[in-house]
Amino acid sequence: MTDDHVSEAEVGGPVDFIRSIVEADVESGKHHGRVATRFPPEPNGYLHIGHAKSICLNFGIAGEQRGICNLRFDDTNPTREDVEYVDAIKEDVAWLGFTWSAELYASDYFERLYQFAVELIRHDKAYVDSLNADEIRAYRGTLTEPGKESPFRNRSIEENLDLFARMRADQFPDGAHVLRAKIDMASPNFNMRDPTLYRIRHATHHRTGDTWCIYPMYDFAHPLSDALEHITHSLCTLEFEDHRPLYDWLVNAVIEGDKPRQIEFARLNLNYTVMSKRKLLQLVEHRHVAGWSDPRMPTISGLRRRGYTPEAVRDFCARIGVAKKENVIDVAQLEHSVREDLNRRAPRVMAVLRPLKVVITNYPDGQVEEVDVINNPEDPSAGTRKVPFSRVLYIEHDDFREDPPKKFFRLSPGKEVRLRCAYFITCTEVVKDDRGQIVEVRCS
RNA sequence: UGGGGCGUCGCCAAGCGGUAAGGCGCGGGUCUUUGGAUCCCGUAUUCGAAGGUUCGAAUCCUUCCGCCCCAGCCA
Repeated sequence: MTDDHVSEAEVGGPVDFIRSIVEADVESGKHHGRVATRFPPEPNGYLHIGHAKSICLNFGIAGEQRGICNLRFDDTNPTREDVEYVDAIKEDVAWLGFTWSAELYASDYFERLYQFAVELIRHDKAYVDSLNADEIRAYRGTLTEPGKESPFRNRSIEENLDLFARMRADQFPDGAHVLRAKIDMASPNFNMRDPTLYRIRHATHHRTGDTWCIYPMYDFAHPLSDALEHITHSLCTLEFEDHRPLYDWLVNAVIEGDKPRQIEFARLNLNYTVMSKRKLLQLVEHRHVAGWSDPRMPTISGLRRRGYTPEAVRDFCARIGVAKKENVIDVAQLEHSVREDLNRRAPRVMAVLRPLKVVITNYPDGQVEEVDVINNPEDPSAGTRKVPFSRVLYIEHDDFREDPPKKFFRLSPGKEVRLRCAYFITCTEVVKDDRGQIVEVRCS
């Protein structure tokens, strides 16, 4: 961790409810006025436009308050994660224009998290359960019925300590035991019905290799990682709202002093756009696309390949706002942001898709003069370029109509029009082939 | 049907007791230097519904309706 303030690109936008909370905390002196956020992706896929919203929010708020924002990989499930993804994620966050205060990994905390778990056991707040997955599910109860306590729930602290140590020491196969928090099997909130904290998973982790065969669950690792990093505001999406009581329970159980606060916001949904990582992974694995960066993908790297700019993506995120209401933003909103940005900075060129020959009858044959054409009318500093003008030119077929409807301001018989950056021309004659197709237009 | 959330214009979104911001989209207009550009104008007598409190409510109270999330040893 460092104390470097995040120096990130501008995000702007209106003050949302999260900003209000953070500002109030800073004013009241909570956390001594410090603000620390984090963007915590699991490296199990590429970042998409939905993540951009979270990135802009986390880095944006930290930047506004001269706080810090860490990039933390939530790499607690080795079976789905890979370094390819961490590299891609770093590249995308950097491309968006943000500089993280520290690059961290939940796996960096495995030893300390293990010690926290031991502490919970010592305080009789966690126990090793030897029920299998199906049994645990059956014991958990239903929406309307409370769960039942596991027969292993009241093992002695000593036995739990021993079992947990042996879980770590690779003395059991996957699934033989799990470590569970001892909370309340009758809680109306499922997350409080003795949630699993650790599971045995004999898998090679992309960073810790085979050092561990037990891995912490998100619910255990996340709040404590936040606390270890002295995060002040832990922003996450709505589906974790039910997890907040557990988040607080864990933090209160083992952390002293300032505690992080979880605040939820609605994730981004875009119409006509697949945003589920699972489905995007399917598209990649089944070769329906050329990879995560395929320009048809809604990933950050896909948008990049399509020509989106970081500024456009940030502008989009600033415009859509942050609230708790489920939303489906119109892609037109995203498109508006790129169009506006590109319109301001993209150099123009001319191309003719369906050429129609134009002959300037009163222009000398063989003469060529070069006219200066503006590269970008929105940006004078973009300069000009030379474009040749001669007796024979080609225009877009659609720009000529022999029988124009009213309000047609392009070329038609007898009409005068100005060629961009060049001369005014008047159509004097239409030349057709045997089939009556217009093949040439003669002008003066 | 247990718990947690959310309902303001087609899509987002301000508003937090004093009489409905803004953006996107859409419609119209302007412009003989690409326009699907720019610029201008328009677009909720009403805030899920019904009651109530109040001089006054989108904002407070009550009831109802609708939508989302939760029963992974995923995050």
